[in-house]
Amino acid sequence: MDKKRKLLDAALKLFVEYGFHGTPTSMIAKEAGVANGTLFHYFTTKDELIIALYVDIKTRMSTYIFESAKEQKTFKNILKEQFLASLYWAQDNKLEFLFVEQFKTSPFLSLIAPLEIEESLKPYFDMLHRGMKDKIIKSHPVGLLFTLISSHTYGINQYLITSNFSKAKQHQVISDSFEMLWSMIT
Amino acid sequence: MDKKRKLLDAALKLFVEYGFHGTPTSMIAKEAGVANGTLFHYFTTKDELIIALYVDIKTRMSTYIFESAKEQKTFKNILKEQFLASLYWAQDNKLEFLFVEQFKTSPFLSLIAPLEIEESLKPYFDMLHRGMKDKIIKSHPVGLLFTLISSHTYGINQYLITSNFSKAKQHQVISDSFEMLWSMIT
DNA sequence: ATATTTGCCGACTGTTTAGTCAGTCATTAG
DNA sequence: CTAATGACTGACTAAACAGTCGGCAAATAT
Repeated sequence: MDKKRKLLDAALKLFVEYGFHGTPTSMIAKEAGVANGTLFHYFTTKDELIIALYVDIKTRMSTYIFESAKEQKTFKNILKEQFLASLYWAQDNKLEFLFVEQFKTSPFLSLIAPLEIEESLKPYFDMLHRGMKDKIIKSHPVGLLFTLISSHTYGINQYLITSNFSKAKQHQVISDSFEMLWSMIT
Repeated sequence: MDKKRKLLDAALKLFVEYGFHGTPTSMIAKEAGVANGTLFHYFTTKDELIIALYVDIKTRMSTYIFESAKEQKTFKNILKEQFLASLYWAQDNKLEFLFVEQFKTSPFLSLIAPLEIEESLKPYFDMLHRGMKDKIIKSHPVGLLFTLISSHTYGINQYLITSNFSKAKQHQVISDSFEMLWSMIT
């Protein structure tokens, strides 16, 4: 139906399999079932398509995480819910997770304005600040704390993706790993 | 002098800046100060150069880490020394660190035999097994523990690289973060 | 002295690629 | 009914690319 959506979906799938430069625009158009020129009708360059895809995924993920955690009240519950939501989202959207990881370590990251990145991190930083002011978590630079939580989450995701557990076992791992994370920062 | 070495160094620098496919072989040869054909004299394909570079870096890093930790006796000290060595090595070899991260999230990773990967991980797994049998660290799947330690290390590296601290402050962060890691797994 | 090997060169080529563009067709507006 | 619009097409092109190859100069072997 929506050809722009089809192009983004096709690009996602192919980028994860072959890498950004390993995927010709012609292949993306073919996979999406549209003409070659249509891709350039929606995205003026290949780079713009890559950026658009990244922004699209990031937006969908953030929305999901904040929606999931919004009814939580205590600091621990908010953090836990966000942590769980990140992991469940990534498990249900493996391609998106793998794409974002590839993007973040690629030179394309520099095409995203630092201000935009900072803006998207702000809610998380604010939350950590509150937890620290209320003496719930140890006093550390928030940048450090955030990095540690992110990479912890990333690690669990990587582990779950390569392990292919049952839903129950998956939940067990996620739950355990949150407690490990919690004991690390409190 | 050694043109093969010069090619590997040039490739490393350019890959980190422009990505694998964003770097033409001609640019690598030029940066290395050798002729175009010389690159293909040493590496039959571009892919082979990428793999060779990855293996070269991994070897150098592992050697350094194990050399650093070999005189330690207790489990905690071995782990700590390996953790510190990983971080110091990455800080002194930022390009190498960034390259490996890019490689690991790229489709090139699949060109490395799973057996080879398993082999290189074995020493770490064995060590964690010992720590668990001696009841020093919590009982968890070793794969999970290893992933968590790796991503913790990766996170700190990322933090240090973007922060640009003084040597003293750097040491402080590294030391603190080891204690956080330790409190997480014990 | 001659032959052989080795490390290296750089012009060259067939293929692939991102991006263009002239034009089609269905829908909407006058 | 006619005109205008805009999404969409796919053949096309100029540039860039990985990899080839015939040959050179210096070292080594005979």
